[in-house]
Amino acid sequence: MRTATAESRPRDREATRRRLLRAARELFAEHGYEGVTVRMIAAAADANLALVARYFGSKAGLFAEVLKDEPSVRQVFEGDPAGLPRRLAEYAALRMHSDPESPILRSLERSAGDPEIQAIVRDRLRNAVIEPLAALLPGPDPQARARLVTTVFIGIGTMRRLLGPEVPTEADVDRLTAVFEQALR
Amino acid sequence: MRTATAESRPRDREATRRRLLRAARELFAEHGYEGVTVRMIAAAADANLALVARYFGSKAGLFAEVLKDEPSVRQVFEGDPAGLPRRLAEYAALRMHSDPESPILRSLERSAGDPEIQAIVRDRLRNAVIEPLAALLPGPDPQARARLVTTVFIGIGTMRRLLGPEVPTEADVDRLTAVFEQALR
DNA sequence: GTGTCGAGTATACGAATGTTTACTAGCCGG
DNA sequence: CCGGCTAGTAAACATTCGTATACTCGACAC
Repeated sequence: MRTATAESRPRDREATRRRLLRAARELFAEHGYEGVTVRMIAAAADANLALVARYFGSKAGLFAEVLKDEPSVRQVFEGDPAGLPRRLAEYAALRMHSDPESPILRSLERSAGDPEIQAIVRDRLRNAVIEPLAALLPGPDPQARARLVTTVFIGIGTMRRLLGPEVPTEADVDRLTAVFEQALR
Repeated sequence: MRTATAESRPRDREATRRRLLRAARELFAEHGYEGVTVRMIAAAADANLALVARYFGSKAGLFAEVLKDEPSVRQVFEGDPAGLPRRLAEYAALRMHSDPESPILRSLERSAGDPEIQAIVRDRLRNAVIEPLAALLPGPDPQARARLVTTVFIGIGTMRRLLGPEVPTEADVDRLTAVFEQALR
């Protein structure tokens, strides 16, 4: 007895690889690296657990691949620099609420036990978030200010995970906007 | 051959309990709940690993006990309310740098896999940090502003863990002060 | 048709974890 | 001095994890 969805699926290496990648992205975003097992990923992708090792070398390899594919937060950075704090606040509020796209950041905040994973996460955080953001900022010490903004982002994710999602109010967004303005100044 | 420190130590239930508690506090603060094993705690306390279960029921029970004993961050809240942002910033900067006292927060940001642990952490965060802080704040919506401040704190810890400790400059502290002022307004 | 290559599978392995259990030995009251 | 309570110990247990391995079976070339 095979699972219903697995019945007579054409054998397609690339498609299976994509299913694993997709399942891994969602699970890592939800539970963090250590909160996910390769068995969970394989089950969600309706694939055999050995294929993770075959296609990605290891669980860590799959994780790195997920982060590589993840579109950066760059879209938030694009556009009118003056509106950046507001966009950051709205993005963060959305993130606080539901985080439908579940991007890189949510995965970052919880993954750190293994030093190898920590290195992967650190590089990705630097290259995909802090550096692009710092490049946008005029004035002195853009790195430090970019780190500060990222700090708030990370904190929001962790708070959301701890306290549960809360519907952000208009006042929340306004407050966050002010904080980001202050952080970017 | 026993370990050097264990040689001929008087059998003292309370003292051993305290050693375990102390070792657990330091390790949990450093590595988070899931990054610490019962064997690590027992080794650091120079005690037998079975005593954790005997004295605290379980690893989770020990963790809860650690959080219960942990002095709250309340001292930062005491004193002149006008100076609160600055004190928060200095405390956070210290935390960013070395965190010598390693209080509750550092343990919070990483511990969440098990729902039981998550509940323990959530309650403690609410009762020992957010509520006392909110009680200090005049004006509307003190809860939301207290959460925002806590968010920055949590984020700082995670960033520190990911990017490594960095020596905070005067400008960093000034910037943080401004951010906290904004968040508390 | 049939042989071969590779996608997919089932199972096992070794390590690590929290917890339990049966045991040992030190101290204290009598 | 000695008997019993108990702190402390050693070993094992059951699970779970990531990974490795030996296998099956379907599709395409010839």
